Amino acid sequence: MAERDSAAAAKHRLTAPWCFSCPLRTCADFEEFSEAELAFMANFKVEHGRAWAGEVIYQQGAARPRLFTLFSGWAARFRTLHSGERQLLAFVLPGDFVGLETVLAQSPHHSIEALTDITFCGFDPDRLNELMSRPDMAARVAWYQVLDQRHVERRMTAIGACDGRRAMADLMLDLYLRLGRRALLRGLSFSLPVTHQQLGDALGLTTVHVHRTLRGMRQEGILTLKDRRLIIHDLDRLREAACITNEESRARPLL
Amino acid sequence: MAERDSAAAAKHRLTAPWCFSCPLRTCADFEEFSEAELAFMANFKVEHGRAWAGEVIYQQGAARPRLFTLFSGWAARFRTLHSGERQLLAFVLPGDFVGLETVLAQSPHHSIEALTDITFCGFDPDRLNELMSRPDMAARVAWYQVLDQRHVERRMTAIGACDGRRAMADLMLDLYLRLGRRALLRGLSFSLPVTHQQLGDALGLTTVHVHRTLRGMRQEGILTLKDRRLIIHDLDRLREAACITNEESRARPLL
DNA sequence: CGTCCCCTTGAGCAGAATCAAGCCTAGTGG
DNA sequence: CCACTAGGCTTGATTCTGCTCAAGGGGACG
Repeated sequence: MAERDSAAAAKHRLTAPWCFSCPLRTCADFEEFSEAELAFMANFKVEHGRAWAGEVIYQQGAARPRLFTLFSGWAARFRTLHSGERQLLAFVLPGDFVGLETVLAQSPHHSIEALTDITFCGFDPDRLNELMSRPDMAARVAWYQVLDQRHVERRMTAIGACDGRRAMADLMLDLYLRLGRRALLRGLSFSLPVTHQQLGDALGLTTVHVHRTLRGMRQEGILTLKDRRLIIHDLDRLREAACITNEESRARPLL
Repeated sequence: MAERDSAAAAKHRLTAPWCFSCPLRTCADFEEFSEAELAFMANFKVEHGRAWAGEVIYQQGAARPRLFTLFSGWAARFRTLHSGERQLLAFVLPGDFVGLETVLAQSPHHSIEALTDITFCGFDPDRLNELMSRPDMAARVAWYQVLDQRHVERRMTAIGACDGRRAMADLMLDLYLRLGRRALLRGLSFSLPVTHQQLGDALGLTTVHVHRTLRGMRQEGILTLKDRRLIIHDLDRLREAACITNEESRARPLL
């Protein structure tokens, strides 16, 4: 129930080898790993990096490959159009694995930016083929990719087939469920370190409309977003307002 | 330049083993396969199936796994909400590989429907692990997944960050480029066997607005959609109107 | 020949964008 | 310690994109 904080992150950085003791592994959301698999991942890991809020980890079109699992904090994956518009593709939460595209393609089609100060487990991009040579790990990567794709398709459906209110409700419910599976909730409330601008970029709305939508839901007694923290007052009504309610069943891999 | 037609499909069905002679492999778009890889895929294949326009190949939430590469015709991948709205996630074109999710997850998060009569190479879902045990094939699957995800994210960006006109232009350009890489164009024109309703579901617009958007672009001399066929009059202006212009560089795998 | 589906068009309406301005808070520098 | 600034939130007024409702036309098929 307690939120992961910088103290936990600091503790983690002093423990070696990290992968074995990674506190994220204790979350029910993640698949079990065998000793051998853990040993492999520990060896695959090359850094425990950190970045500050606002920092761009890698950029759409840039060359340098980068492969990591977010350990603490929030990040965002987004695309920028030449005309200046920006579409936020996904919020990256602790436990999310990012950057496969940067290794397999010459250059990624999206950028990643830290929304808060973050720490992450960096892997060696040059050794990805070793990872993919192990059938067990290749299967995990494939499953992870399927989950990731599902998630993007869920968000796309919310944007394309629903109005702003429903899309907003769906995003909030989505975040609530994802954070819950990672034990990052405090009851019905969680830290949402995101500006209205960024929410708008995620939903295809303007900041003005994001505000009005949130105000509407607050007045209806569904939820409140205040001081970078979301409080859900009525989970049932939120579920009702969202366009998608069913969730994942199988655990996801933690790489 | 010539379009693939039912005659080619019929001829293909009589040739054995199919995979070696698959006419799709001649397209520049697809990665080279070694003899050994081809032999493996030929063995992996279990049927050369067909379905009629309107048929649902598999359904969101259904259990039966299904793994195939579309050989001829068009299909669509979509999600349906309980409230009835439908979001078209992608148009499936010849050469596209579909159904990994149906094998890895208990049930898929989307449905697939044939938009025209189609034929496809069906693979044995129970033997997917054999495929993933081969590092070469696992890498191809991962690369394919990355491309697929990119594609969905491109469409999502068009829907979320652009107005109807730009989203429409982007979709048409996208189809033009994808079909071109598979040699399914006739100059600046191609078969687009899709209703306004389906275009609307893909773009998050109503049929009425799809029509007005297309009429606008016709009057501007950019393109004409008539009798299930799209004719591009001015590719440069279409590119200008679309939100994304850069394309894939590396070849995609054909499974 | 009727029916169904799809395309087409018009009129009116609503959700969301734009424009513009005021407020609050945190951070900066004098 | 206070003045100044900048970024983000809040609100109102106005405009416009895209939706809803409604109706007519054309082609395919039984």
